[in-house]
Parts: sequence; structure tokens; C-alpha cells
Amino acid sequence: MNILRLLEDRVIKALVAAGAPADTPAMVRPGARANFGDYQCNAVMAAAKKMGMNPRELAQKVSDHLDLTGIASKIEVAGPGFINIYLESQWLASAVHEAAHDPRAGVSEAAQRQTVVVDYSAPNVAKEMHVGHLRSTIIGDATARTLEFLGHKVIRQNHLGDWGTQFGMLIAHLEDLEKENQEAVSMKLSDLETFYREAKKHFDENPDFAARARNFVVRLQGGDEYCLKLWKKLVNITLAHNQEIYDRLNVSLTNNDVMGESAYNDSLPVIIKVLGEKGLLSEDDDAKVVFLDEFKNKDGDPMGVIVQKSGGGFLYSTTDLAAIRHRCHTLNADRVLYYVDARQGQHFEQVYAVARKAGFASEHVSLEHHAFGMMLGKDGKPFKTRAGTTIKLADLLNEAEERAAALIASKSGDLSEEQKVNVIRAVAIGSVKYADLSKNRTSDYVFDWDIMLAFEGNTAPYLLYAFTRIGSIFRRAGISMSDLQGEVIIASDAERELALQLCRFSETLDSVAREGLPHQLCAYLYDISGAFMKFYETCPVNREGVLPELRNSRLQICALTGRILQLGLDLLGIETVEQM
RNA sequence: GCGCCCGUAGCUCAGUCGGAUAGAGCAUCCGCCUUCUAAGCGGAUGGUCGCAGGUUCGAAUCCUGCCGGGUGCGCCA
Repeated sequence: MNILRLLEDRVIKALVAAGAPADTPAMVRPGARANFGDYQCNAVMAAAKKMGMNPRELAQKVSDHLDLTGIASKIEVAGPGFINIYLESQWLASAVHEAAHDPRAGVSEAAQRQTVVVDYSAPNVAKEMHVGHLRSTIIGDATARTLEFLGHKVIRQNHLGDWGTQFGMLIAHLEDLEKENQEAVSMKLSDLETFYREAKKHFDENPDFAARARNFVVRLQGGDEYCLKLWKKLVNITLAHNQEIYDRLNVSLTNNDVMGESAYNDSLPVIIKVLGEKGLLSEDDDAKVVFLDEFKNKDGDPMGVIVQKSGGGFLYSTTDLAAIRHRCHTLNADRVLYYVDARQGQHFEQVYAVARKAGFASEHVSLEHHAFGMMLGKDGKPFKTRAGTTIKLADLLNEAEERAAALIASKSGDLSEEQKVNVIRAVAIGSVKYADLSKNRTSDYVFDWDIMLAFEGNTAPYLLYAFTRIGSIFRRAGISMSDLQGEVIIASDAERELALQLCRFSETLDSVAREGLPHQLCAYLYDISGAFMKFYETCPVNREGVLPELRNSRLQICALTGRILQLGLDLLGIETVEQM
């Protein structure tokens, strides 16, 4: 059941019956305030203008044709031509009852099942994941999970940075270490940052080393077995490191989702060939370039996208074109979502434009760069630690668990040691993820330990706490959350408000899937939790004197709230706990 | 020089593509635990939505120009 879809459908019918064109947008929204109804229609003012009618008159006409028998208790025309819809409490009650017994908690599947490629995380080989990787990884993951739940076919693609000139120096350094001492190699590689730094140092300071490194690059790209073997070693060690982080973060990526830059190596010459056949290539300073009229360079001339270097080497634009071709032609994507830093906005616009012209992506495929902002320090400047480095993701998670452990030691005395370990993990990881997921990804964001690791207010623990309170009610009642009886009765404002919110889960997920903005789901779950906390204060379930019908009804409301919280948090990749 | 993003309460952020009286959390202040977990609930304080014009029934939202911050513009990825 999706109330918004239902109301929009009925409103369109009424608009058409009142004489408006069939393509008039319904513009149904949740009511702006309590005395403006549960939902309001804002479509009439604009429509009336187009039709040359008085908006109040048209609104009255539409509202006369609006058939919401059994659904709405009141439909009123207000202000300049708003139509306010008050839902029938009885109908809300039956919707809650239905959702409480529905395995999907009342969430409708997507009207059209699509194949959606989600490109996210994209760490680099021989580098540890740092806080800058957090957004792409967890926002992409939450979107992927949501799309999947709505019935879409989701193909995760981890565009691993496993190719490029830096591998020459990494292979050369690895070779040196292996000659030196076999046993020290695995030790050295356990600290990837140091390994990378040392390789870079040798490359910058030792001309012989640098020459060897450049030679390795050529051999590697030519498919030399010795080089590939050393390279593969670096890739595997990095993947193992990353998987530990993904598992800790409860991110659904696995090695099966890895589709690194190297995977497109063989198709790069094909890309150039096709671009040439389409007449899109130009030569400029011995490099192969695609010129795009829609982009201007510093001199105001059409901007060129280099797809092959003067020496014959390829660039990341070439790899991205190959990736688009693979995703559209082999994976048959309807949508491709890129969770990548906003700084690459222009790069993607160019690559998309070239891909369309070359036919790597048909006009029916939606290529979407879901950009996110930069990470800033507390001073509002681009984030750096005092040492000038970035914070490792592993260190952030360790710090989160230390802080959570201290909190739980002071608040949750009666948990077993095993329970405490689980609660610490859920609270720590959940808090870090929620802090990021709850912000709109499009703007820059401030990295602050205290905000990232806060446990009060609009944070993951608030939602987890609401969930444990529900669990507590069922433990006290002596029944399970699936053992529900009777009807749902809406007897108070707190119950009605919670019931209304519970019925909005489906429309919220629609929006998250459409826009790739999981913060909308966070805001929704926070609203649900707030509505539940108020319900909890005023609507006792197990107390003496509560009539059996009312108790059964409230248990159903609690059960649906719990299911939506658990399901919603799961879509965000956040684990729940029974007690805390 | 050109392009893109951003500017909302002391701080961190929402604001459902133009809708009605701009909302949360943190911080500050005042209340609420013999009753299902106080990681909670209720209340108060706090805003010229960067500035100035414009578009219209109606603007935080759209257009123009400034101011301030960020970022990107050919052989790194």
C-alpha cells in the first residue's frame, strides 16, 4: 500500500473530470501542518492559471469529483485553492493492520522492474581505506539495498583503482622486499600506507629504481606473467584489507562485485577503434582527442577529452567509457548510478556525452552521477589532520567502539558480556554510518569526531533505543512480534500520528530509490521513532486496566513500528539489537 | 578567464523540483523516573534563509548582478 500513489491516482482522475489536461501533475504532498490535513494537493492553482479559471472554483470542482469514499473523512478547499485531505482514522487503522501482517511491512514493489548498476566505494590498491571513502561506500550501499528491496535487479560494481603507472613502483618495491627477506614481505604489506610511501620515496630519490619501475609498467600492461603475479599479490592483499572494513561496516560488497580498472584493459583499444569509426577522434599533439562543442576550455574553444596519450597509453576517461559500454551492452543496465566525489562532475558529464555520441550508452539508459561534497575540517577548510594525512577508516571505527564501550559500561550494567560486545558494535558502527547517511550528500560536510560519534538526539542510538523499547514491550507481554490478534483501533492522537507515519514507509522508499538520497530514509525513521516515543509515553500496553482490544491493537502498532525500524535500518546497513 | 557546487538559529543539518505561520538535533534554561528501559518525554530561548533587484496570486526554492567559501578546466586517477 502506497498512500501517495493512491491519492495521486485519484486526484488525477478528479482533475481530468474537472476539465484539466491529463498530464497535469497531481502534486500531492503530506500536509504542511496538522490543520491542513494529512495530505494536501497543490496542483489546482497552477492548473487554473493555464485553464484561465478561478482557482477556488476549480479546486471546488476537483474536490467534488475526488472520490475517496472510505479513505478520507474530509476533503476541503482552503486558501487560494489548496485541497486538504483528511484520512479516515478507521481506514488508517485497517492499513496498519494489513501492513502489520504483510511480510513487506506494507511496501509496494516498484511499478517497473529495472536493472540498476550501482558503482560505489572504489578504493585503491596498495592504499588503506580512509574516511574519504566512507560516503561513497555507505550511501551507495544503502541505495543498492533499497533498490533491491523494491524489486529491481541491482548489480554492484566496485570500480577498484588497480591499474595505472603507480604500479610500476609498487611492483619494483615488492620485488626488492622479496629478494631481501621473504618473511618480511607479508609483514610489510600489512601496513599498506607505509609500503606505498616507501615505494614512492624510492621512485623519487633513486633514478635506477624509477627506471625499473617504468619498465615494469610497460611489461605489466603488455601482460608479462612475472609482473602480473606480483601485481595480483598486491591486489589480493588490498582486497582482504578492504573486505575486513566492509564486514565491519556491514556493507554488502564482496569480491564478486569487484570490477576494477584492469578488467577493462583489453577493451580500451576497441573503444578507440569505435570512436575512430564514428568519426569522433581528432589528433592533437600526437594524442587522440574527442572534441565536445558543449564544453569550452580556457580559451573558449571546444574542450577536448583525451582518450589516448601521445605515447599510446590510455587514461581514466578511456576506462570509464569502456565501463559504460560494458554496463549498458553486457549488463543491460536501465540506470547506472555513480557514487563519486562531486569534483569529478565535469569529467562524468564529458564521458557521458562521448558515450552517447559513440553509442556506448543508448538514449534510454539513465547515467547518473550521484555526487557528494567534500569533507571539511571543523574550521570549514578542506580536511587534514595536523600531520597532513587523512584518517584511516579503521582508526575511526576503533575510536567509535572505544567511545561506545565507555558509554555502555556506564549505562547498560545488566547485559551479558556477549550482549555488550554486540551493542558496542551496533552503536559504534551505526553512529558513524548514520552521521553520514543522515546528511544530504550533495553539499560539503564537516568532519567532527564529536558529531560523528554522538549518541544522543538524531543519531543511530535513538532509533536503536526505540527498537529495544518495542522489544521490551513484547518481552513483558510474553508474546512474539509475529503473534498478533484482533483489530487495530486508533484511540488517541499519539496512535493516529504514529499510524499515519507508519503508512508512509512505501512512499519514502520510492523517493530514496528515485533520487539515491538515503538521508530521506533516515529522516523518516527518525520521525517514526519520535512518534513512537510519544506513543510510548501516553499509550500503555501492558499496564493494568488496559482493555484487551486496546492492548491487542497497540501490540500491532508496536510490531509494525518495530518491523519498519528494523527493515529501514537494514536498508541503511545498520544492525539492530534487542536490548541496550 | 570560463564551468559546477554551496551560503538557512551560537554549532551541525533538514526543508519532498514555486505553496499556507521556515523545521530538527546539539548547546543554554525550566519541568518529568514507587507505572512497558530517563540513550527518553514535555516546555522555553534562539532566524533580515549571504546582499540587492526581478519574475507572480505566492520565492529559502526560479532569473540577473554582486559578496563570501569550495572545486574543476589535455596527455594523474
